[in-house]
Amino acid sequence: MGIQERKERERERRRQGIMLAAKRVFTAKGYENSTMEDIAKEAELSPGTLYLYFKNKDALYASLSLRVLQYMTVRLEHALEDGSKSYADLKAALLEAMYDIYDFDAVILNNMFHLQSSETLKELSDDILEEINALSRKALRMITAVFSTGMGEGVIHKYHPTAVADIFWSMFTGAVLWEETKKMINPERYTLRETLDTSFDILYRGLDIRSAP
Amino acid sequence: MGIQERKERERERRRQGIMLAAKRVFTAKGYENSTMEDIAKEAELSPGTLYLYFKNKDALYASLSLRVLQYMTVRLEHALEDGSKSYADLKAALLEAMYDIYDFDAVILNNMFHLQSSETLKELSDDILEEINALSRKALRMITAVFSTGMGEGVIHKYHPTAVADIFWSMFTGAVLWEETKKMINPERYTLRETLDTSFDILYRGLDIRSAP
Amino acid sequence: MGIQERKERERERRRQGIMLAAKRVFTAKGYENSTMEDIAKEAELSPGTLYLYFKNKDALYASLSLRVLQYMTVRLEHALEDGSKSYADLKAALLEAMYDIYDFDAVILNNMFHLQSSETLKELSDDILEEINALSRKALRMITAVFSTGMGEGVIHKYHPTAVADIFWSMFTGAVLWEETKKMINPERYTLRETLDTSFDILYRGLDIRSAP
Amino acid sequence: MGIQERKERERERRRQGIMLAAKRVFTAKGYENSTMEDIAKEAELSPGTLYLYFKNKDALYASLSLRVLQYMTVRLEHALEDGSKSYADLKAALLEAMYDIYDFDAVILNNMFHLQSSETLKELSDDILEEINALSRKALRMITAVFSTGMGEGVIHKYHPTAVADIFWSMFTGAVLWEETKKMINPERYTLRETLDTSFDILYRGLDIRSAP
DNA sequence: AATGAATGAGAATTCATTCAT
DNA sequence: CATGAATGAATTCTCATTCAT
Repeated sequence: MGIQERKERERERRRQGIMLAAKRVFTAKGYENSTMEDIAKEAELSPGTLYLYFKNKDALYASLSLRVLQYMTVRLEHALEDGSKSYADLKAALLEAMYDIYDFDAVILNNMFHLQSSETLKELSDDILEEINALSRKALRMITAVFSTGMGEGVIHKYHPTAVADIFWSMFTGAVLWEETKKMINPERYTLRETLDTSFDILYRGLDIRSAP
Repeated sequence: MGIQERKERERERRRQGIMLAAKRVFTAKGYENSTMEDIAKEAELSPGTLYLYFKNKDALYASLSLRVLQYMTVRLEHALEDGSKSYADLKAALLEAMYDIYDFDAVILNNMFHLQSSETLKELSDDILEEINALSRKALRMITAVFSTGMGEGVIHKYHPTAVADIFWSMFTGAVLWEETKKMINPERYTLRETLDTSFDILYRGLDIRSAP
Repeated sequence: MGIQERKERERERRRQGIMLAAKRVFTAKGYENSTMEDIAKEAELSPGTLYLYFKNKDALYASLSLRVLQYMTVRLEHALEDGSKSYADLKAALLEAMYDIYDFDAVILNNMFHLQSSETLKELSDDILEEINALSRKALRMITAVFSTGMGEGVIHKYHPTAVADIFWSMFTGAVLWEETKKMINPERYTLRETLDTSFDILYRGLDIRSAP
Repeated sequence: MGIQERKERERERRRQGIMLAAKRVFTAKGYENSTMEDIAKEAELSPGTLYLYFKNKDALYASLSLRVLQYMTVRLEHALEDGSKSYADLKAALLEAMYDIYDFDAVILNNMFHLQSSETLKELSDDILEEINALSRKALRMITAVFSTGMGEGVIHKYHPTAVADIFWSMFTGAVLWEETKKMINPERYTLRETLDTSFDILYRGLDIRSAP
C-alpha cells in the first residue's frame, strides 16, 4: 500500500514538473508559439510522455490555469476567512493576497482567456471546464464579500458589490497586462508593485464614503 | 503626376480594404486561427495579392494595431487639444474618447499585446515598430496631461501623473478584457458601458482631492 | 472561357495523376503501410498538394474505389445494354466485362472493403458514400438482370436471381483475392484467367437447367 | 520435471489467453486500429507482458492465423480421414467442416491476407511463415483429395483437381467477405448460411457429371 | 498588378517497443 | 516473470509564403 502511495506521489510530482516546464515555455514564447516538443525538452522528457499526463496541449494549458485559480482561491480563503474582520482589515488582506497571486503565476493569469476561444473550450473535458468555472466564481464571490462588508459597515459607497468586485479584478489584470507590455518595450524597470499600490490606493479611496459625492 | 497620384490612392484604398477584411476575420477567429486564405477570401482577393501590400501576416496584424493607435491618438488629440480646458472638462472628454476608441476596434485593442511576443516583434520592420511605440507614447502623454492639469488645478491628489495615466489605461483594458471573458461564459448580458462608467466614476472620485486622505 | 475549361481539364488531369500514383502505392504496400508522403513522391508532388485535391487520405482512397466502380458500371452497361440479347450472349459478355474490370484495377477492387470500417465511413463525405453505394447497387442490378433473363428463358434453375448475382460476385472477388495470395507465396505463376474461366464454367454449368437435380 | 511441465502448461495457457484477447480486439477494431495496449487491457495484462509471449504485433497476428489454420486442418482431417468414404459423403462432410471453420474465426480467416503485405512478411520469423504455408498446403491438399475422389468415381467432370479446390476455397472466402460487406451496408439481415448453401449447391451441381456439357 | 497552384517546413499526436524496477 | 512508464520515430495534415503565368 505504501507502494501505491509512492507511485501516486511520483506521478503527481512528474505532472507538476511538466506543468512547471510548460509554464516556463508558455511564459517565454506564448501559447501558440510553444510546441509540445519545446515543453518536452524543457521538462527533459520525450514528447510522448507529455501525453501520458495531459490529453493534449489545450488540456495542459487548462491545467495551468486551474493551478493559478486553485492557488488564488486558497490564498483568498486564507486571507479573508475570519468572518469577524473589519473592512479595513479585509481590504488590506485582499491586497496582500493579490500580490501573492501575481507572484505565483502572472503570465498564465493574463492569458487565461486563451481558454475563451470556443474552439478551445469544446475540446476540454467537462470536468476541467466545470472546475475552472467553479473556482472563478468562488474567487469572485470572496472578493465581492469584502466590498459587501464595507457597505454593511457603511464605510464605502453603495455600488453593486459584484460590480465593484469586477472592477477590482479588472484593475488587477489590467495592471498586470500593462506591466508586461511595458516590460517588453523597456525591460529594465519593474514597477508593478508600485503601480498596483497606487491603483488600489485610488480605488479604495474612490470607494470610501468620505470621498466626494 | 495625376496618374501617379491616382495609382497611389488606389493602392491605399486596396490596402485599407485588406485591413478591414483582416480585422473582421481576426475579430471572428483570433489571430492564430485566421489563415491568410481566410483573409484573402474575405477581401475578395487571392492570397498572393495580400503579400503585395503586406510583407507577411504579422505585418498585416501590426498595421491593424497601428490603425487603432492612430485613431486613438487622433481622437484623443481632438478631445483634449484645447489647452485651456479645465480638468473637469478634460476628464469628461477623455471618457468620451475612450468609448469611441473602444467602438472603433475593441478586439484589436485587446489583442494588441499579441505583438509582445518577442518572436513576433523580431519579424516586424523597425519602421512599424517605431511607429507603434511612438503612437503609444503619444497617447499616453496626452492622457498624462489630463491628470497633470488636474493636479495643477489642485483638484486631484498629487500622484505621479504618468502612473495615473497607466492606471487609467490599465483599468480601461482590464475592463474590456474582463467583459469579453464574462461574455464567453454568459453571452447574453452585455454591460461594458455601465462597468466602464462605474469604473471611471470610482477612479475619478478616488483621485478627487476631496476624497479621504 | 477557353481558359476556364483548360484549367478545369488540367485540374482533372492532376487529380487523375494523383489517383494513379496512389493506386500504385496502395497496390505495392497496402493502405495502412502507404504514407501520404509515399504517394506524393510517386506523384512527384509535395505532400501538401495532395490535400488540394483530396480532403484526406481516406477520401483519396475512396475516390479510387469510386473509380473502379464507375469503370465497372460503364463496362457492364456497355456489355449488357442490348435488351434483346439472349442469356447465352449475356453470360459471355458478362464474363468478358469481368476480365476487363479485373485488369482495370484488381487490388482496389479487393480492398474496397477497407471502406467498411465504420471509422472510415464516418469521415467520408456523404456525397462520395452515396455514390459508392449507388454504383454498387447499379452494378449488382445489372448482373442480376443477366440471370433473370436466363430464368425467363427457362434455361437456368430458378434460384433467387439476386442470390445468384451475389454468388457470381463472391466467386469473382474470391478468385481475385486468392490469386493475390498465391502470387505472394509463389510469384511466378499467374493463372487468374484460367482459374476464372474454370470457375465460371462450373458456375454456369451448375445453373444450367440441364444439370443434375 | 513435473514443475517444468506445469510451467510449460501455464505458459501455454497464458499465450492462449493473449491470443483470445487479441482475437476479440482485432475482430472488433481491425488490425491497424487495435493497439497493443487494447489487447493488453482485454487480456488483463500489461503491454510489456505481451512481448514475453510474442515477438511483436505481427507475430501475434500471425499466431492467430496459425490458430485458424490449425483448426482448419484438424477439422478437415477429421471430416475426410476415412479413405473409404464416397464422394457423396465427402462433399457433404467438407461442407459441414467449412461451416465449422467459419464459426471458429470468421474474421481472422478473412483478414489472413493481411499477412500478404510483403512488409509484414519480412518481419515474421521463418518458422511461423513456414508453418503457415505448410498448413495452407495441407488443407488445400485435403480439399483437392475430395474432388480427386469424385473424379476417380467418375461422378464429376475432369477439371484439374487443384483448380477445383482453389475455386471451392475462393467461393468460400468470397462469400464470407461479401457477406461482411453487405452486413456493413444493411446490418439486419444475416444470411451467410443460406448463401453458402446455394453457392455450394450450384458448385456441386456444376461439377456433377450429369450436368450439361 | 493579380492570381492561385504548389510548396515544404513544421506541429500535434499516436503507439509499438523497451527496460529499469 | 510481470510491470507500465517512458521513449521517439513516424504520420497526417496545415498554412504562410512563393512564383510562373
